[in-house]
Amino acid sequence: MAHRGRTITGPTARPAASSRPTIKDVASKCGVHPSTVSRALSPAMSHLVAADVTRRIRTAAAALGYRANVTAAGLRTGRSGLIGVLAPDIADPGFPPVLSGITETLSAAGYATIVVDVGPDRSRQQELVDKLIARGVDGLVLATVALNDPVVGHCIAASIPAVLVNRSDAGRRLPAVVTDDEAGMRLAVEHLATLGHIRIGHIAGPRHVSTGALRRAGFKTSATLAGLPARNIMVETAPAYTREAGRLAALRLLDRKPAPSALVAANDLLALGIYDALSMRDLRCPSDVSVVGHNDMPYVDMLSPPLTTVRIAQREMGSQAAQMLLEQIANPGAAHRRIMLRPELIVRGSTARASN
Amino acid sequence: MAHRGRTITGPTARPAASSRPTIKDVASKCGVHPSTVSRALSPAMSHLVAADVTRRIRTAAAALGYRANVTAAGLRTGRSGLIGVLAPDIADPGFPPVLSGITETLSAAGYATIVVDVGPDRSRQQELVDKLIARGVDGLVLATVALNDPVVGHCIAASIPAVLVNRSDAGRRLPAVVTDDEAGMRLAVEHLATLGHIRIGHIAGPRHVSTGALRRAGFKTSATLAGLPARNIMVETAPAYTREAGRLAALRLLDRKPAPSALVAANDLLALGIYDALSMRDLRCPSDVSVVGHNDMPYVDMLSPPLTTVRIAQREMGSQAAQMLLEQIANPGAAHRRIMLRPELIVRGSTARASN
DNA sequence: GCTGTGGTTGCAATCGATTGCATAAAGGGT
DNA sequence: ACCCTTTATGCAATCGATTGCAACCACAGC
Repeated sequence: MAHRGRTITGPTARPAASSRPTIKDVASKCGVHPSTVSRALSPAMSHLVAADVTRRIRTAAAALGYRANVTAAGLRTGRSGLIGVLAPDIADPGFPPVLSGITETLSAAGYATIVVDVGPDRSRQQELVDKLIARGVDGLVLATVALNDPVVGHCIAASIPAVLVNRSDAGRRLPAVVTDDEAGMRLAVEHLATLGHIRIGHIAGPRHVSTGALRRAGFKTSATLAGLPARNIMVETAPAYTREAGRLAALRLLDRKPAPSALVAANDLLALGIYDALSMRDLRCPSDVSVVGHNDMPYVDMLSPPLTTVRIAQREMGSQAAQMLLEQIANPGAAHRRIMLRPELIVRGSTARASN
Repeated sequence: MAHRGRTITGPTARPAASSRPTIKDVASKCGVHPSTVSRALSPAMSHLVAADVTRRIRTAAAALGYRANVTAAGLRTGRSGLIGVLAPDIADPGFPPVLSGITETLSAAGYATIVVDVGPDRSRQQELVDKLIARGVDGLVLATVALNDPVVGHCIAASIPAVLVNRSDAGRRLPAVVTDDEAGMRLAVEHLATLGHIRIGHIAGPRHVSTGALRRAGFKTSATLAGLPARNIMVETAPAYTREAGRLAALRLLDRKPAPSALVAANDLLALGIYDALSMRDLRCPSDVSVVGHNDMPYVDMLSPPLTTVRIAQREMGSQAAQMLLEQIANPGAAHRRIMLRPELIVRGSTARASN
């Protein structure tokens, strides 16, 4: 380099002068100290500044198009206004409504959310939580935890506010907002029993997540209470909440002798797989086999036949969880609450009277 | 307050001592200067530090569970590692695949994404962009722009790297990744023409977005080229990409005399509305009316009948856009590229030979 | 006129990490 | 032995905003 120009003033070069005005620009334009600008612009502190000065500063800031640098403020105050959300899979149509509820509530409170897809490899979770903490998130919403998940202890050890949504942990060590999984299964089973079904199968979700375990347990209890003999209560486990896993599990149930006349899925995606299995075996729904789903994910009313399913309050689950997280942040010492939302049975065309 | 304890050292109180170790803790544990720790931990700078010192620092950092504070680093370097994404509506099942593509590519490059739902009120966009900029995002992905959208000029004025995805602007002032909307309509129309349809209707999307305008134009051109007389080429506009808007527009088309024997929707959600309209008019698909959708959103193969539709490469659209944004960030002066992805016709059960 | 009170504003340290420059060792050449 | 280069580390400023304290002014009361 022949000469270095006029960019260096102190020992450190200025990194690519951003065109964005800073608090200093506003201050010098008004002939006041930056700290006065900071106070004038902060609703909580502006009472310390003379009213006319505040007005002058506000108009100058607007004229310059000044916007406070949230990053810098966050460094000083220790709060970033960011919330991390760990999602199982954004592409799963069941999740967006929950996410909507979360972000709506949080953004109303001035928080932005960073959503991270955990993906199938659960071990990455811890690493992802650490990354989020390194970004300075003020709290976490976890929609991915397993019943005994090390990530729960990890969050507690890091003493970062966190709430669980949809799935809860076995130890109940963190606040959670969930749907009443057992009640949901009761609705489904009682509906089928009322229709005269006496051999009912359940496609259960993975055992290591609460929805899988609780819905399975709820199914068994309800079926027993409905008076079904044990050998008519059939369960097959799907290793994942996917259409394909549902199809395979459904085939196993349908091939039993005697076969069930009704199938209850732990999740609508699994119910989709049941539909696939039925058409492979040339069985018709609901005349040959009734099907009940779970979650009422978008557009299952468009299926043929329209899916009878247990609707869970997904959007509300999200906003309640967000609300709880906000309380947790405001008052870190508060006791953990646990909210259980009541599910609702939506009867459509996939269930009918038993034909046997 | 009787006495103030031992918390004050300088003129400023320490704000709630975070338990997280800082670079200083690592430095004092190793007996070196913080700057040395910074260098040892940065892959780009560690060549300046003796190998054994680097090793000592690395193990000490790991032992303490040290993680760099990204916020602080970002303040100094001017880069936050955050990308803002403006989404039309996360709950729209068409969007998650695009989002997946975006986040996957960006997170591989070390970026996190903040996704913001713009919602129906487009005027909020500018405000949301400003908020994202205030958070220090390094770039923006816009999936929401209208053909003549002030937000485009706003981004350019703020000189922030930005790319458009799915929808493009009329002036082509920003790089974009889109699907070939006209080619998609050609596939749909030619398919129907081959099946003998000579009266074809189009449910167009909103005129102010590129997908609405271009698909409409593509439909008209293709239908004309296919030899249909102008009066047999019918178009109704849906004011939004929703099932309900699709239903209403479809009813208007079905009530024309003579009625079309095939309907092409600008979007699968609109096609869902067509299904609703058909059942209201007691018409059957595909025997009475053939239907073609657009986008191939998840699970339209489960509809009755399974939807014939134009598949667009949504996931790839997202990852290409992310890739382009990364280039844009690395090299802000580079020329704007514009990528157009090729769509593909997926023939399922909603289209059949014309019966007339 | 002097002190006290209250209201405004400025000063400077701070959050945690980065980095240009300075400086201190270590090594090589003559 | 001396100087010069190379290598490794320390120093201190900096990013932009926040905030406890100090300083200042004006006015009131005695």
